[in-house]
Amino acid sequence: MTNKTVQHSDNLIQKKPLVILTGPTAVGKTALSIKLAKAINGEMISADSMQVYKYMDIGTAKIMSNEMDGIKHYLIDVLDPKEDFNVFTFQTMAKQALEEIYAKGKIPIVVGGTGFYIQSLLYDIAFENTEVSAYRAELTAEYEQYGAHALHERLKDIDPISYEEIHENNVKRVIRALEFYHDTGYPISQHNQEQREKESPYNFEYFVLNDDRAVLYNRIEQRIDIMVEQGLVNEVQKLLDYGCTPDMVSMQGLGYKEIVSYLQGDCSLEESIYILKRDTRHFAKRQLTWFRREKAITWVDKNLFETEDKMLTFMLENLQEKCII
RNA sequence: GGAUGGGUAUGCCUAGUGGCGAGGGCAGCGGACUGUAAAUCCGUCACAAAGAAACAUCGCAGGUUCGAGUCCUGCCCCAUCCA
Repeated sequence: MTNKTVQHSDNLIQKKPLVILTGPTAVGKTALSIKLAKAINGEMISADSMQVYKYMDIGTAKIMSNEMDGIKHYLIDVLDPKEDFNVFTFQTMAKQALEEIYAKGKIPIVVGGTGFYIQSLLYDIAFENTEVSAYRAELTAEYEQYGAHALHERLKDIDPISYEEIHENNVKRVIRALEFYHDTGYPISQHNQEQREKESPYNFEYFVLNDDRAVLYNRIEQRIDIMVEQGLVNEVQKLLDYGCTPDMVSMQGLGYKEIVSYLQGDCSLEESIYILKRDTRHFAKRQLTWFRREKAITWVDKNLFETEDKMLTFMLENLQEKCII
């Protein structure tokens, strides 16, 4: 038994440490992350698909520099809202940030709610064999002309597994599967299968902060009311004036697309706020679905701890057990 | 007091004008996700159930009819308008 434990630890020591702190939107990741970073001498990598963008502060509930309390944050405010952002870009930038943090002898803390991004970094998923091509535009045109069913049928021969797994209405994923085959010559289902079997190259701890659903939903709604008070509408208007258009990745963020439709006169402000609250609740729910499916996670239920300090203690103990600190 | 419109499933909105075990939407809940992921998509949503046999429900109570959410009568409630 002793033997086993030693071997196990040796193995872990070879891998570099990585701490993840995530959870549904509005649970309170940001505040906790600062305390955690101070406790373990860490630096932050944001795994957030919207906080990367400059000028998008209110709607993304972005951490402000005075709140950072001296902790270095990577991947916040680094892109122009007109630029694209996707998992692969995230992964590339995040790996770069990791190197910098390791070079300083500090511990990286990945904070943010984008589960897919976290996964891409944690398991070092391979993306580099494909590129966004003109072929995608072709497929989109084909969809517009012949419909979802016809497009889906094309998968049948080239990738029967994806044909079964991807619903024909999920046009984005059908297109991606077709595109992947077109670019690489082998089915995306095979690629996914291979990537799924990967073991993480990091000695990691994956914290998912959670709370009672009702409490969470309440906080979401309150937070949105505050965003509106703080000038969310004005922030979105400025982005439109700056030249952002609804088709851009940045403008598909929660709080942006809804307010854009108000500003374009598609609905009243009240309606857009109602929709924003609803969609944000849906989003939180989807995030939780993602985390439940993720292997090797540690749930941190806020309502199980009397104080935030006790919660932090619990987390530190976990990190010690895994020889991360 | 009078006039008009309306009350549809454990939450909200709505279709239905004689064959309804009542259609749709929202919320809620569950799930998928490997280069748009704060995106995209799916499922579920009274009870029961694959039995020609039985047991719900369309504000409440009666009536007409083989059969009523649907037609008739009375009552209750809501909204608007008139006194």
